[in-house]
Amino acid sequence: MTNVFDILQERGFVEQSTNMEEVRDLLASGPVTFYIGFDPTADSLHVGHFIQVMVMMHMQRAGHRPIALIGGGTTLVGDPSGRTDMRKMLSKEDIIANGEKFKKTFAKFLRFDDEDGARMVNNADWLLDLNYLEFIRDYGQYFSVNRMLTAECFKVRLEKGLTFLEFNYMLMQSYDFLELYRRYGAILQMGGNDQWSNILSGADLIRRVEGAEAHALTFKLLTTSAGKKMGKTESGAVWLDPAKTSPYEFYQYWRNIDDADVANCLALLTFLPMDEIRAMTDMQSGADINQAKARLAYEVTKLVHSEEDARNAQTAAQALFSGAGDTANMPSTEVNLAENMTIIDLLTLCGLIASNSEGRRLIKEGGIYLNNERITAHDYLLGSNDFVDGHALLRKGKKVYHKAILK
RNA sequence: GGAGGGGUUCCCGAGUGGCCAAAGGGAGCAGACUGUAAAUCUGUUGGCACCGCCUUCGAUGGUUCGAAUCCAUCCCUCUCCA
Repeated sequence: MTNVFDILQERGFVEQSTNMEEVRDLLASGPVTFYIGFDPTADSLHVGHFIQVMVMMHMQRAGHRPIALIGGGTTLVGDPSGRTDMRKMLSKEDIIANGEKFKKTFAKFLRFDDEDGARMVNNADWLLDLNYLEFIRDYGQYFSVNRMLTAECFKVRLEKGLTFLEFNYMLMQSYDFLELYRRYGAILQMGGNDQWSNILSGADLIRRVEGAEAHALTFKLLTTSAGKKMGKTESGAVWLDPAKTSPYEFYQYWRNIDDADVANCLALLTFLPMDEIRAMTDMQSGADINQAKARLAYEVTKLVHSEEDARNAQTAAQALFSGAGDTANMPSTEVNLAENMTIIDLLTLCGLIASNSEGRRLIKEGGIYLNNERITAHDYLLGSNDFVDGHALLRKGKKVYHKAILK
């Protein structure tokens, strides 16, 4: 069987490790208990988290034991890594509620049932009860402020300002690693490359306190070929929760990504064999890369949502972009046809525009279509003849479709 | 605690009493071209009952016919000193 380390490396996940060779050998020698932490700062996981989930799935498939750590405690502090200013402080209630949502999502991707399955833990369970004096006496002595200050994750913040609260984040995360080592024998922590300093610091702590060897392995962040963070849209992040990002929008996000990012995304976000991915994306011909995007969108949607959702999104997209056809799976809104309802009112009801001004602007620019006819008057009045078979097809620009259904 | 710098529209950043809904850039959106891609070009980007009106330049008060611009107090932030 192929070493999962090689799989991860081949697919382009791996960024840094405490020791590539040792970690590779470790993973080859038997089941390894490892963990990845997720801070519940929002009420849903997003695609940036998903790449970490993919890693856990690869690892579990290879027989290793994942621990998904929910940072109910660390979120109270707030990770300063990669941020130019302090995070908004979240209330305890929100953090707990977010953590519950995370749990449900993890359950979709990992096997938690049996003895050797994955575990889900919450660091609030041990961090909340720490006694300040005891903690700094027992563990504070192992942290050198001098060294912490040289850590990359604090560099930016040393220029803009860093509070003592956030400075402690590294200690909390290090203690997590130690705790999981003690409780479950976790000897490997994985995470996004922005977590490198935090992870390293935890491995150090285990070495100093327990005299044991612990390892770190970090992964590339999901970025575009231009180096920008992926998974952002005009309306915010691309969420895994279908209530926040519908499967159709989710599908469309991947369908529309840049040519340059397709191969990378296929490798990181799907389980398709690498040979197949290379065959799909190595070709010079233009049409094939477009096909690869369709495949990417389908596969990722299937993984994150379901095969049915993926099929529906695909059917809806094909219908829309290859001319009129089946509109059954398009995003839709039920509306009442009111007296004197203008096109702008309808766009607002369907959530396609944020203000009337925006609607007026779009119409002026020729970006609004009703039943595939360009609308030119912002005071266009809707009549029942605009609703064919009880629905009207709205389009904003080239790609945003919406169906208004009469109640 | 002391001295000095700064807080401007989504972001960066100009603007030091009327010509400012506020230059320029980035990002977004739309149009053209395309492959539901990129690049490029064009337009656009506070709100509304849109040739007019209303709200915005950290907060609250004040001066003035008139303030993002001046004054006072407060909050936040950076640098140096302690």
